[in-house]
Parts: sequence; structure tokens; C-alpha cells
Amino acid sequence: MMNFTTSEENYIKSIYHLQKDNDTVNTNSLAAEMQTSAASVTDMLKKLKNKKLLQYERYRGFKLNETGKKVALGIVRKHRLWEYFLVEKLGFDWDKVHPIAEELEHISSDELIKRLEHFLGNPSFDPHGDPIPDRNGKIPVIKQLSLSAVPLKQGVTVSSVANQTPQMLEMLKHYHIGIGTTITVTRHFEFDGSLEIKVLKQPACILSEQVAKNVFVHYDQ
Amino acid sequence: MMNFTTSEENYIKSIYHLQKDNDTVNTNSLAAEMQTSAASVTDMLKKLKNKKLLQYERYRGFKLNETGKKVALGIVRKHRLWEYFLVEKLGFDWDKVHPIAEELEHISSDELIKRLEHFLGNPSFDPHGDPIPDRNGKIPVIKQLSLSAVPLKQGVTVSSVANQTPQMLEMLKHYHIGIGTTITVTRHFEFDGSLEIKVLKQPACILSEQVAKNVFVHYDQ
DNA sequence: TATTTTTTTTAGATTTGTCTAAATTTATTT
DNA sequence: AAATAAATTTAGACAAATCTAAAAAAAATA
Repeated sequence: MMNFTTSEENYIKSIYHLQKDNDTVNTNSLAAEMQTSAASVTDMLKKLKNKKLLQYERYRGFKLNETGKKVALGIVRKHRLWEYFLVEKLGFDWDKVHPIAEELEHISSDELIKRLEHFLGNPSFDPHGDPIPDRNGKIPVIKQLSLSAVPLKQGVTVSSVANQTPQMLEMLKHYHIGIGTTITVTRHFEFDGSLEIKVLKQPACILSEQVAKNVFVHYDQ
Repeated sequence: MMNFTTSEENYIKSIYHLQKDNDTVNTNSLAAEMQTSAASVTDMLKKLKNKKLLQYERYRGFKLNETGKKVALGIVRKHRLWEYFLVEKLGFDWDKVHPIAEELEHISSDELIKRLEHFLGNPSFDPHGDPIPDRNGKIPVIKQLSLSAVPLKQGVTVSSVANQTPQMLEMLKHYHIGIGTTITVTRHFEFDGSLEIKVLKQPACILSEQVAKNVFVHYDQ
């Protein structure tokens, strides 16, 4: 496989996250995402097109092709394995690991990642509940729904968090909500969509609809 | 503390290794060490002098000042902690970890290194027997001597290896010699300075003087 | 000591990734 | 459909890290 600079890898990763369900990405949104200028994005798009990682017609937007997606998945895989390491082995709080994993994901050795994965016990999900692609880019899936859609008195387990800003993670930590936390929704307030929930060993508390929409869960069995 | 680019850090580290006992370093030897041109070295020296990390008068050689040495020790510390991690936790052979640690040593988080050190059990020596500086740059010392200077029939333990080229490490692996290996010198051939040695559970073998000089040991007690 | 050799530095380019400002293309609104 | 606004690209510049070739300084030698 080819080698990429840290900067190229960061662009590839951001495009991957923006295009999600295969939507075409536009220059300004990538520039905003990466906190850079539209001109810089255009410059990099030319390079990545030359390296045959994306479809791109000027003024027409762009998206990663199959090769580009594979590269992106490799980076995402490294990022999430390192996050798992930082939380599970080094004891970091889950809301502190992102910037460190942003650096570690660019370490190039494949052998390192293979061994790290094995050392960690081949985890399928990172500390935020995001799936870790396997060596072939295959992503594990679980059936999950937003906490805001959960029926009353139904025990559910938190499986991932959509908005992963430090602000959100800090807030969830305050409510003692993390991946694996078991939650029961006790009331649903029609007025503003807020929820009263119960976490084991914690007093009942109220979550705004905005928060609840970003917390994803699966049913306990 | 200040931040440095990967390139600056690599120069600082190489100067540190070359100046050893505080000798002045010259441009060509640093260029050779870093496999770059003398002109590039001069360029970088100007930058590092501006950042007040070294004494440098043109045409007169250079050496790290106290600030520079502290920075260097920080990088060496990270390198050796990562090597320890790679060997002890991920199961790498000791002759394979250097290039990976060269990348990992530039990851910037201090908190990461603090936690990594604790996770590893605060090791004092890396897998090649080199001392790991502590958070304040203090380096642990042990009394050691070259295997070539060990008296006959005296049990000694390998504590470090001076020449760490892949070739040397490969060779020692072949002889089943590593850090912590117990060795007894059984004969000393005057003719070429070679040694006959005995490693536990291994047949006796002959080491050239060149190899023996690079293997450092301490007495068992 | 004068000359030659070696070492080091400077001068001027090159590549990568970035920028601002201007030009161009596309989209939106009267 | 013109005119205006928004999005995108191009042009030209800059900083970092590197290079080669030429110049300058120091060291070695005759």
C-alpha cells in the first residue's frame, strides 16, 4: 500500500466522516471541518485526486472512491484502537483521549497495530461506542436507537454517543453516563421533549431532548 | 515548555548522542549521523541557536546547553519507554522496535508519558539495557564493564549493548544473548581476543573480541 | 609560510502545506 | 433572464526543511 503524509491522512479522514452515506462533500464544509481555508482544501483535493483516492470535478464536489475509503478506514481503525488503549490500559477519561489519538493514528507500522489489537483483546468498539473496523475494513454493527426514542420503563444500555465534543462528554460524565451504562427512562415530558431517567445507584435526573438524541442505546436482553 | 517540530527533535537527539561527555560536535559528523547534507545541518543549527538550545559559533562546532540537554533527555525518555512497551507489552523482538519508537517519541502529550511510565511499572532500563531518564532528566546508573574485561568463571549478567545496529542485535539473538542473560566466560584466546562463553541451557560458543567489547555486564551477587 | 585540502557556510532552488486576494463558476433572487 | 450572492478555484506569496553548487574559513601539509 501507498504511504501518506499526516496532512493527507487528516484530509482523507475528514472527508470520510463528512461523506457518511456516500454524499458528495463540498469544499467549504471540509474547510470548516478542518479549520482551514477553502483554497487549501482545493490544493489538497488535486493531490488526492492525483493519488487516485477520490472522485473530483472542479466546482462539482468530491467523494472518496473505494481506495480512498479503505485508506480512511485504516486511519479510523488506528484511531479507535489507540483510544481503547488510552482508556482501558492507561486509565484516561474517555473525554480526554481524542487529541492524543489524533497524533497516534499517524504512526505508520502495520505490525504495531496488529499487535496492539491483539494486546487489547481484539475490541469491537472504542470507548465512545464507535465500531473499530477490522484489518479488512469491515465494521461491526449493532442495532441501536436514540435514547429519545426509547419507551418508558424499558432497560437499555448505552452503546455510543453521536456528538463527541468535549462539552458533551463532560456533561455525560457528570450524569454518570458512559458506554455500557444501564438506563431506564421513567418519564417523558411532552412540552420540551426532555426525559427523566434513572441510572443505577444515581438519583433520577432530567436530560434535555438535545442530549437524549445524541445518546444511542440497545435493548438489554 | 516550548514545542518543537519532529525534525528539530531529531536533530536535538542526535546532537545529544554525539556530544556524550560534553564534547563539541562538528557539522559533518552530525550530517553523517542524520544522513543529510552539511548545509541542512547548518540551517538547523541557526534555528536551534535562535531557540536558545545550543552554543554555536560558526566554524567552531556546537553543543547543547542545559536547556537543550533537558529537551534531549525528554525525547530519549519517551523513546525508551515506548521501546519497553513494544517489547514487554506487545511482544516485539528487541531488534525490531527502534524504528517504531523513533516515530512514537514525537507524540507530544506529557500526560500520556506519565501514564505510560506508570502502566509499565516505572522501568529504569529499556530492552537494550539503556537507562530511562526520569521525569526530571535524572539517569539511573549501574556499575558495568565490558564482557571483554570479565575474568574467567565469574558469573555476570548482561546489562546493555553498546552497538545497537540491527546486525548486532540479530547476532546476539542468534547466540541467545539478551539483557538479563547470565554468562560465564570459560576461555580467553590471547591470539585474537575472542572469548568462549557459556549461556545457561546453550552449548558453549565463541564470541569475537569486537562483539564482546560491545556487550556490557554487571557482576551477579 | 605558502599552498593545498578539508570543513563549514552561504546562495539560490525545490517541495509541501499553507495563506490572502482576485477571478471564475454556480446558485439564488429579484 | 439579469443581477446579485455564494461557493470554488486560481494566482501568487510564504515558512519549513531540504538540496546542490559555490564561496569562505580553518586545518593540514609541503
